[in-house]
Amino acid sequence: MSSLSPTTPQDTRDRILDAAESLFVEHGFDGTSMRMITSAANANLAAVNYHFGSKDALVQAVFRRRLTVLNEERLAVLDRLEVEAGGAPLKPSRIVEAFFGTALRMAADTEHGGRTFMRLLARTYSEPNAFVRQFLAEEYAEVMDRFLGALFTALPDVPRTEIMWRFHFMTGSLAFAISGLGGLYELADVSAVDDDPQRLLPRLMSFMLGGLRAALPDLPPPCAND
Amino acid sequence: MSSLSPTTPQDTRDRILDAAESLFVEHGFDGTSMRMITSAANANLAAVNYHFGSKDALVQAVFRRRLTVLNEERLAVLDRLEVEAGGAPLKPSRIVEAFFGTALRMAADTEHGGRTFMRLLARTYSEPNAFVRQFLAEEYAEVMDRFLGALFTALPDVPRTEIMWRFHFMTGSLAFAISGLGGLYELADVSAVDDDPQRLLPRLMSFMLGGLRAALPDLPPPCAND
DNA sequence: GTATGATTCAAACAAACGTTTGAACTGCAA
DNA sequence: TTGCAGTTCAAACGTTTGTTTGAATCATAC
Repeated sequence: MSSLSPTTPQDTRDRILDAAESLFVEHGFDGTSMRMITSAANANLAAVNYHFGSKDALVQAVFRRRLTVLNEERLAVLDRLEVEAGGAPLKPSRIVEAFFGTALRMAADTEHGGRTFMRLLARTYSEPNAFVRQFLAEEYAEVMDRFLGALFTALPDVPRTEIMWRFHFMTGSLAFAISGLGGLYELADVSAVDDDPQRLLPRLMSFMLGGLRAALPDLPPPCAND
Repeated sequence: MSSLSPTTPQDTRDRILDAAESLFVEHGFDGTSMRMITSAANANLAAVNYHFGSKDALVQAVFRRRLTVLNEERLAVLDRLEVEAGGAPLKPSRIVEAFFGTALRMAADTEHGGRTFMRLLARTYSEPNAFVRQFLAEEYAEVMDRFLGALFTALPDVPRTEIMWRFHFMTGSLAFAISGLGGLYELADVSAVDDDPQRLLPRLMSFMLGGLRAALPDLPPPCAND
């Protein structure tokens, strides 16, 4: 049987994907060299180009491996909700939970690499790299369409522009929730702060729903004169 | 008089800072080479090392130039509020406005480079680069201490852990607000969406305050058994 | 004018980058 | 055994990276 390869547990391809995923989180795409990846994966330098073709193709493969699963899961949850509702509009809290809860549950999974990947994804939302942006936009197209549409019908009295902005704000909250408190709270005795992933989702959900349901702002007229 | 230099309007040092700021937003730190910077600034390749010492030192200079101003402004606003209140606890909305409103007003300033810089800053929150993180943590230490402290006394009944998380979530919302809707809303006819910077602050404020004032979540017990 | 300190310049540096190459090695079929 | 894909390997490819150098140029003061 071939399940126990002589040198290392898994396939070279998978070891490269895992190593790249971790290193991208830590050092970014440009800050991670092929030599760092292949030596962390116990593979030869040429292995990346052999299995993936190029570094850019490897980056795409790292994302596709997990992002497809995540977004299919999100759509499946939304499908289920809509079937259960039987044509009636969904509760906004259910929609929000389907989108962001699915992501946060994946981020809480430390065993199958979900945590590492979600950190990478959160960090990549604000990545300037052109072809990564393009790739993410394509991967997200259907999901965004479905979820925004669901929110539009769930909140018919709220202007769609407002819903889109609030969805955008919620995405920012999610990204920071996944990244953790590590960044700027050094002196505030961050070690004493509860960061149990089990409790992160309820915390994030109550914040998001409070923001989503907040009274609409008084907007200044379209063309202010200063 | 020396205000009109022969070759270019401003000082070489400032031209380099401006060029670096813009290029860092677009391509990231590692994706921006010294040659890109110096040619965009109409300066010699050696100019960066002459004026700043190294590329890393240039990155720090780019941040320090504006971040010091931003955080001093934030502290000044908070000082003013506390003097006006005369010892009474501040309204949370005022504290939030002082911190995030100041940032968003700077981000709306397109003439003095505030917009470019705030985009860079928003993008850098989730930057893995080690020495940039360290630098940001030091620059933010006092501001975080003051503002979190103000919120702690303004909301004595809310657990401090909850306040810190919600402040973190708000920071994420701010970062995405500054970055704009450009990323993932391609198909949702993003061109038809109102993104007037004048109206972004009220939008963000109502979302944030809704989230900050939301009912506290039901948290699962500290040590769940699964 | 001439000396002085600050700045700019073209050119080169070693190191690291992503990628390619051709030979060596592997496991399995004939 | 021989043959043949699939995979791994050490070595080198040409570029690009950040940095350094020493001479040239500038502005200012004596």
